Order: sequence, then structure tokens, then C-alpha cells
Amino acid sequence: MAAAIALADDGGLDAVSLRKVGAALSAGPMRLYGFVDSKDELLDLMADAVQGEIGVPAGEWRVALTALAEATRAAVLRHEWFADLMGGRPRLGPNRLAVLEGSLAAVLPAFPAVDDARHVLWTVHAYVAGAVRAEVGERRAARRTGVDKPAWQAAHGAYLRRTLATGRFPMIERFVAEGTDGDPAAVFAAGLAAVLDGLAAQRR
Amino acid sequence: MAAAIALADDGGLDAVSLRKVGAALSAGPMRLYGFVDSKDELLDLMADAVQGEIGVPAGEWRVALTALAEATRAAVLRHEWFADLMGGRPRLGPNRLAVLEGSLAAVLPAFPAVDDARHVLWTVHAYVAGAVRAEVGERRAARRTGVDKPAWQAAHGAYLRRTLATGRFPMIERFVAEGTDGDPAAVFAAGLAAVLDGLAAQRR
DNA sequence: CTCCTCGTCGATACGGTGTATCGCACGATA
DNA sequence: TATCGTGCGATACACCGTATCGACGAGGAG
Repeated sequence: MAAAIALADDGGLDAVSLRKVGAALSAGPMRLYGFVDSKDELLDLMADAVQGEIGVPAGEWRVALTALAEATRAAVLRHEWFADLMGGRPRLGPNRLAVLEGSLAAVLPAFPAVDDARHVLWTVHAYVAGAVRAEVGERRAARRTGVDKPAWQAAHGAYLRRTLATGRFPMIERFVAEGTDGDPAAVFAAGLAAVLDGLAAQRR
Repeated sequence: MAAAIALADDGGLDAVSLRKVGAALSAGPMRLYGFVDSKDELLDLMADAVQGEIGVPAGEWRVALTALAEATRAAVLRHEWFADLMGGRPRLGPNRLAVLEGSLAAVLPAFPAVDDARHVLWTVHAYVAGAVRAEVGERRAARRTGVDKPAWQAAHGAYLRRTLATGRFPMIERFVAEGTDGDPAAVFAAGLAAVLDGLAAQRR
């Protein structure tokens, strides 16, 4: 599993193949089937290992959920492939259960109704999963074409300039002209704050 | 592209292969490379086609964004694979640009600062992408094991019951005991309302 | 000590994938 | 009518996940 994570860390999920993992352990591909029933199960194990890195949150509900979200984002920056796995399907590994348990314990005092607490967790999780995935997507796109803005414009600029030149997208024109690329961490935190504000307001 | 979408609608993204798409058009796999440079580009076209189904929102910012979110969710229910593509990487197809343009036009009156408007759109998009992906994930898991709760418990119950029996997860035990599975549409709408509430509150 | 059994491991194989290469055949032009 | 250019399909390659099967070695029975 450590070998698989190392492979995924540089090269993405596509670089994780049973052959390569086996080779990293100087073994054949089929050797892995003694420990795992399928590749999906290996991915489940990898995902739960990252959940273990995240740690279980505690404390007042807002600080606990903020800590959980920031830790999740940090883990995703270490293991970008985790963003692809997060939302995919429910993975109830032991570490995931521990995170859930801690989150529930932190939220229940403020939201005593079980369904309300679930609503809070679900909403925050949806935001975090979507946000980190979008951030990783942009990061990958930027890495593919070159980090700096001129290189990006040189790559996709032809299509975009032509499209914007039609004048059908005045607002988007304003955005590429006036918009400033904010610090990703601040953008993430601001969105998270909005979500938590809304949840706090719903609490009557 | 229509053939690829039909293939993906029943069978998921894995069912979309250049060979199968070609066969549906009674052509070889390589024939597609006359219209598309790679499979990723075909996926981009599929994603933008679904964006076209969603339509561009308009009106007061809250109603516009609510309509956009609901339309997105409806499109995802029609094409579950779209949830896998949404967050992946920035796709700036024409329909996507139109949706962006409309959303910006709707948000800018209430949030005149360009960066504030971007923040609003980004946050809502993150929530919607994460929420629909999670919902699709649960839906797929439920379909795999059987829709009803007893079948699900029979499938994963052994592991979960054993794990919960350790007593280390009292909160989760409370949840499986007391929690009620809410209507997915209502759950989605409630989370969206929380996000919009938070954004409205941040607007000073 | 010998033999047999059983569990473990690796090699091979199969059907599938995306895509690079190449030669053919056909239609348009001189 | 001859020639050229070009769209098109067949073939090929490297790789994937995994099912099957044979060999090998250790441990127990006689």
C-alpha cells in the first residue's frame, strides 16, 4: 500500500497499476491478490490511509470542522489523487469511521438532532470535496501547460481570445481583465467560512 | 458524441471506449481521430453537451444560482457520469462559458466587486459538484448491492456490525439507529440554502 | 527417513484499452 | 485517361486487470 501511494504521489492514479506496484515490491502482479481482492480494494486502502493522516477533529463544532477541512486540504495537497477518490463512493474504512465519529461528537452538542448534525457534516463535506477537487484540477491544468499566465494564454489563448472576441461574453471579459488570482488557501477558507456561517444561521 | 453519451448513460464512463463508440457508428476506432484529437477531448465534448442541457441561469442572484444548482443536479441524475467529469479539470467549452456568463451577470449586481462575485460562484460550484458526486456515489453503491436497506446491511453489515460492536464509535451507532434517510432532493436543497445563506451574510 | 499432501507463488494467457503507423482505394484534377 | 492527394480502415504496440494453472517447497504421516 505504501508502494502504491508512492506511485500515485508522482504520476497520479493512472500510474498505479498492479504490475507497477508489484514491481516496486519485486513481485509479480498476481502476488498482490493474496492481500487484496481487486484493484478497487487497493484504492480503498490507499484512501483510508490518507484519512489516517488527516486525523480526527475535536472541539467546538466550528473549529473542529474548520480543522478537519484544512487538514483534508493539506492531505490533498500532499496526495493530489486523494481528491479523485474522496467523492467517488462511500468508503467506510476504519480511519474514515474514526473521522466521522469525531466529527459527529463535535457537532452534536450544537446540533442535538441527529438529522441536523448529519446535514451539517454532509454539507461541509460536499463543499470540501468539491473545492479541493476543483483546486487540484486547476493545479493540474496549470502544471500541464506551464505555471505562468503567459504560457497558459499561449496554450489556450487562441481559442479563448477568438471566443471572447465574439463579444458574446462581456462579463467573462471583465473577469479575465480585472480579476485577481487569489491565494488558493484564502479562497478555500473564505468559501468554508461562508458555508459554516450559513449552517450556523440555520441553527435556530 | 451522441453515441458516446448514450453509451455512458447506461454503463458509466468505463463503457465509453473508442472502439465501442466507433462500433455504434459502424466505424473503426481510428475513424474518430478525424474529429477528435484524443479520448479526453471526446469527454470534454460530452461534458459541454450536458452543460448545454443545463441552460444559462438568469434573474436575482439567489434564484439564478438555485436554478443553476437544481438544473445541474437534474442533469446529473440523467447522466450520472457527468458528476465524475464536473470537478475534474476546467473545461471551457462554449456551453460552459455561456453558463458562466449568465451566472456572472446574475451575481454581479448583488456583488459588484469582481473578486466577490467570483468567490460566490466558486463556492456554490464547489458545493454543487461535491454534493452531486456524493449523491451519485451513494446511488451507485446502493444499486450495486441492492436498493433496500436489508440487502445493504447483509452485504456490508458483517464488517460494520463487527466494527460498531467494538464500542469505539458510539456516535455512529446512534446515527445508524436514529438517523432517517432524508429525501436526496431535500438534502441537496437544504445544503444549498445554507451555502447561499452564508454567502448572503458575507455580503456587507 | 521417506513419501505425500497442501498451500503458496509465479508464469502464462485472455480480452480489453488508447493510439501510432501505414498502405490502399477512391475521387478530383490536369 | 493518367496522376495525384487524401480520407479511411486494418494492423500493431504497449499496457491494463485478472482468471487459470503448473511448479516448488515445507510440514506432517507412516
